[in-house]
Amino acid sequence: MTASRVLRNEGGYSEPTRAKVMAQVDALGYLPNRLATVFAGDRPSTFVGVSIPDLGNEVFTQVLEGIDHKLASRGYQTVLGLTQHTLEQEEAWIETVLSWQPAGLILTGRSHSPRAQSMLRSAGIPIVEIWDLNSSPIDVSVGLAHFDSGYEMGRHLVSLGYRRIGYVGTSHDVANAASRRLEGFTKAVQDGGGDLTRQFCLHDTATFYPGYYGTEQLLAMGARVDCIFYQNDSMAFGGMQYCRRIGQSVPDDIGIAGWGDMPISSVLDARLTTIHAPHLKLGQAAAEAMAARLGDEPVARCIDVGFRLVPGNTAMSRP
Amino acid sequence: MTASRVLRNEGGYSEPTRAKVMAQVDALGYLPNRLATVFAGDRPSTFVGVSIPDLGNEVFTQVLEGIDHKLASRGYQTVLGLTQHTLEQEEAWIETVLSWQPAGLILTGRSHSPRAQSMLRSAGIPIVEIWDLNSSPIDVSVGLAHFDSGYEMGRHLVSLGYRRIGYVGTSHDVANAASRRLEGFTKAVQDGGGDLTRQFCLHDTATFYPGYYGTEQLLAMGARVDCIFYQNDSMAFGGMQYCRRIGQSVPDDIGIAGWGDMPISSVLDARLTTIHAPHLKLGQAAAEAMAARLGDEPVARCIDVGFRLVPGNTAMSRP
DNA sequence: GGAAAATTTGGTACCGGTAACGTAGACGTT
DNA sequence: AACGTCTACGTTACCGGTACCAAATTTTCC
Repeated sequence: MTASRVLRNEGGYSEPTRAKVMAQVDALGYLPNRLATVFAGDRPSTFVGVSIPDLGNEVFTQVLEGIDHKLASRGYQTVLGLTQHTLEQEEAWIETVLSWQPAGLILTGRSHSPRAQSMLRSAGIPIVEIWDLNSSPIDVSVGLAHFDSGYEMGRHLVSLGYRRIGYVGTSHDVANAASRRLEGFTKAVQDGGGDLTRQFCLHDTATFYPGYYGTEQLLAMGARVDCIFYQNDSMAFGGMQYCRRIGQSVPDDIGIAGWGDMPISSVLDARLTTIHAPHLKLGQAAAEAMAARLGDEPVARCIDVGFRLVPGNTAMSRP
Repeated sequence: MTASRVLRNEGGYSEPTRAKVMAQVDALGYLPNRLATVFAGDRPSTFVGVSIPDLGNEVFTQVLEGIDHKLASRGYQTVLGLTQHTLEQEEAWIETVLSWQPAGLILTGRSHSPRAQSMLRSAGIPIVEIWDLNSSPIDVSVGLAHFDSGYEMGRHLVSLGYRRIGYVGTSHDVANAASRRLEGFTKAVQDGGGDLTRQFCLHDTATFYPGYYGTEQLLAMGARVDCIFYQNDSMAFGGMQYCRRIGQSVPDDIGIAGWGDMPISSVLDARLTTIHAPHLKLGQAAAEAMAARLGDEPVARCIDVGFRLVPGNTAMSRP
């Protein structure tokens, strides 16, 4: 008991005793068993479960990095879960991680299986849902309005004079944020009187090569598009490479727009037309919201980290 | 006690009892507390701590993804630790994560602080060190020979006729694998009678933009280089973009070589001269070695996943 | 039908840390 | 000297699941 007090700096012991305890700690190489502390139920654990769809997509790794930095600096550990964009895997992971008595959970996406939802609600711990802003979250939502960002990009491209517009993405899953962007984009194109042709590369992550071959497939469909919007910047870069390889000039023959404003943009000779999304900041905001909830500080239910259109010069005004 | 047996499918109970227990489980929304199980010391936990330097670097995210897939499929959870390439942060993370009684640890890199080493050795759990192959690991090493890969690239470039060679990387840290590659590369260049000029972008992660401005700095040093080797493909791409922007033709005016064979290579019009490293496979092999150790199956102490030179065409034979 | 064997079910203790409380001794006050 | 107060340190019980063992019940078999 006295040793326990010394190790927690709780006071109530004398200096000679403290020295003796510390000497034994060193001699024995003693490491406390945090399991026992949490198990005893006296204080919450320092685990935070963080689930993201995958790591192949740069956006999520940036979000995760932002989360982990902030959590680690507050003394929390990240338990990672990759859901592969499926609610089943998310549910299984939630069940497992909850059995470890985490201090809180950070989940990517706003839709969860019914059983997952009931587990989350009855867990009695802070739940932060990130990525797509949710006006009625389980607990706290941190993200940005993906629908609006898609709409803004659509309106921008239409305003530049594009009308025969293509979209290349990886998944048709109605639940995810990319689909919400596409919905907003679709609405803007329709509102502006344009045509939209969609091409999905299923069973692939949203990286360079799917952008490349997705563009090939889109153009092979015979749709004479004058502009293509991509699920993200990596795919847009892949698509731009394809366009150039077949002799199409960007933006003269074909306009290219991405989403995310990823690091690759900083070295391209053309400034990519895209939506800047503050990924790192989003992750940090999510971790701070979690830390605040864990510390019983007041937290807004919805935290909008915003986005910003980057006009760039891969989609320019048409004659 | 009977309920415990039912929940573990341990046998020794009747069907009516099983039904009654399960009914209560459903009615109460009962979730077992795995903390208690592990705490009781009866069986090992299903946590595996995984530390990597950072997530800004695509190579490590691929390794991590490979690890997490395999671990998850075996029923283990990943506890993430980002060390920011410092041994101090690694040591602090190891101490924390060990106090959670993990089943095992996977660490990136072969060097650890003295205190970290003693904690690891006395932890009595499987330790898999990945990335740079280590002939005398604490427990198990999974990786590739970074020195050799650097040497092979150096010999290749020299054999093509390059002599005034530059290197651009992010860190001068003697401990990490990139430095080992550079050592091998340096030796090969010296053996071949070439000159090597190094440029380090400190305090930055090895991504596109540091490759870009690192190249600018290297060339500003007045070193008239005919070829540049980069810490990885992302930096090489950034550097190639800089060279082209200032009107240098690749590979006619200047050769470019990367390391890693990252996804971006698949969409570039030029095939990047690089070293193919099997990142995903490395992660999977590490996770499998861990799973085997946890299941008391025999495991080799050193697992070499190999590498392969990709000649490409951004560094070509000189006249 | 009754003893032996097998099956099912329940009681107790333990894992390691800590809250709650108890106690011994030092010290001060009147 | 008697009493209260404070500090330092020790004792006990508990968290939830499970190993171990004992008890109760059912099944088997002569």
